[in-house]
Amino acid sequence: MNNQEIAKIFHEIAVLLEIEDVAFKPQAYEKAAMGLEALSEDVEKIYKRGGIKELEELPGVGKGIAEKIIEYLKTGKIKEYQQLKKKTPVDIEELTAVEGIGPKTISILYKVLSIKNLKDLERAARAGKIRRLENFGEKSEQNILESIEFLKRSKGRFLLGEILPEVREIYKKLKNLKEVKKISLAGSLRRMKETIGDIDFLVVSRQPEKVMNFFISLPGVIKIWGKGATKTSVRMRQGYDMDIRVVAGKSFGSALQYFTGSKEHNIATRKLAMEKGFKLNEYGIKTEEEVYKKIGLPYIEPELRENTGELEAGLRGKLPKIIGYQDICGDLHCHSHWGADKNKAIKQIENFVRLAREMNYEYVGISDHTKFLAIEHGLDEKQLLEQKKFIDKLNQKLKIENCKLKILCGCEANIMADGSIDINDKTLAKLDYVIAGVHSQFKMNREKMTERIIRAMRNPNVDIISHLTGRIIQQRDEYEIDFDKILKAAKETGTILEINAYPVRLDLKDSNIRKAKEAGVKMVINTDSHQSEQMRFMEYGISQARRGWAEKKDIINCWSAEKMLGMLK
DNA sequence: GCCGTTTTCGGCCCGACTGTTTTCAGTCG
Repeated sequence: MNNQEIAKIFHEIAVLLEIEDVAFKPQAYEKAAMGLEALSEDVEKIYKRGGIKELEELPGVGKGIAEKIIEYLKTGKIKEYQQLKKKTPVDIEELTAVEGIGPKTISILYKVLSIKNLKDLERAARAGKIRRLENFGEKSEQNILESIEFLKRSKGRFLLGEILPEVREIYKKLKNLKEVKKISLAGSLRRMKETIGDIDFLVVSRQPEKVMNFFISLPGVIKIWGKGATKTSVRMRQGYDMDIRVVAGKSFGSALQYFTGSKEHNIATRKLAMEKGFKLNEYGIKTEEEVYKKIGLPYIEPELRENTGELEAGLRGKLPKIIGYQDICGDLHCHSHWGADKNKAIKQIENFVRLAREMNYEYVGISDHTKFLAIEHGLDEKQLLEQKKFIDKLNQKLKIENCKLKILCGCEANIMADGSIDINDKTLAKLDYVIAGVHSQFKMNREKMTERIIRAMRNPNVDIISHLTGRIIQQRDEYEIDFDKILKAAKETGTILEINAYPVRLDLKDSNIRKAKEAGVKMVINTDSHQSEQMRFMEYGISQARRGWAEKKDIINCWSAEKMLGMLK
């Protein structure tokens, strides 16, 4: 998409202008870049429809930047960018990724030592050349080397589902300290972003020194820096960094609001505060509710704080009542592996049932792969009916035991290249519900893939489309689809879109969830569990739904079994 | 370069920390 490419250029222009010491323009380009990144529609489409006028309506885009967007669309380049780049021909993306290196440092490194990229930088640092620069020293050189090491090792961000369980253990330890009066997670982890950069803890304590000492002696800490009275940072062996901040109880609310972010949300809230005639900082307010109230806003859930319209919605009293973490009545996507080993599968189903009861679910749905996926021992028609029979019996047994849980029998069938389903309609019709998903031939062109999925939706037995875009976070891109067209077809056919809670999938992503909700398309949050403990991934699906502004009415497994089944095809 | 319920000029989020200096610029969140 053009948006991401242009956004990247604008980010770089911002850095290059800062190198040139130009005032205020860098922020303008930065803002425009962020606006473009958040945009779900291709700017080319917008330009073709509404010309420069509609481009100028985009956030952060005025006449000058609109003209640059058009220049890029027409010629594939932006002249001013190329001129700036000629003056400072360095790999900005690589160098700014190094912690502690910004525009001014890049400029000096290039002018004095001709450093253009990460390789040059590492070589110069190893040769002891950095420390001889003015305003640099041994410490700065050491920090650069360590940052490069960290970059090489961690490759950036961690999956929410991989990091949250570990962090919760640490959180518990901190909370149990008698010196800790109050504690909260902050940052992107509190906002439940799908990937997390680093971990932030916010603590109220009268003895910060003791808390800091405990923090730096946690098992797994391999590096400590910035140890002060209010803040300390550590690096963990697993490769991520953690910050802890201690504040006074009377400032907990303002600090929590501030350190939860996002940065964009904070900038916007501070601007709002200024319009009301006062300054917002991280001190002096006890609760977050009061912080928002002061600016004339209702409380905004952390998952909504991305400056994607939540402030405007709050001002107009139009914030959604997003779904809660306790609102789920069941999970419809659990694999028993019936085709691989029936006896094991029976045990597996019993485990799903046990966990579903523990999680207070009203229903749990077994949906094994079907025959096209031989590698997953997918079930054929006969096996599906056999499994259905078994589940019917198990339901009767549960009923006799006076257990309210209902087991549903579905499947996750394959959408073939032509959009047909690999199981016959007669069999599909006998199941409680049918999920269908794309599991092969991901590299189709956009039109074909869109047609393929829409044809599957038109099958009167297909109730749910699983992991619609097929992405695997940090591993595989989404396949190309026309999402708007698919939404229209989903609405027409009454097909439900899945929000897959599996940590590497989280598919639909937040912006797509929001679009689906706006289009009136219903969704279901499923874990895609391949073992019973994975049913606990539900939390990540819920957070994703919350980040997509979804409400209970949008998510069919927030509903009773009766209502939910009643709305399927 | 963008923006506007003090709107076409004059502002632009704000504070902590670092490493280098000896008073502060740069970076970060």
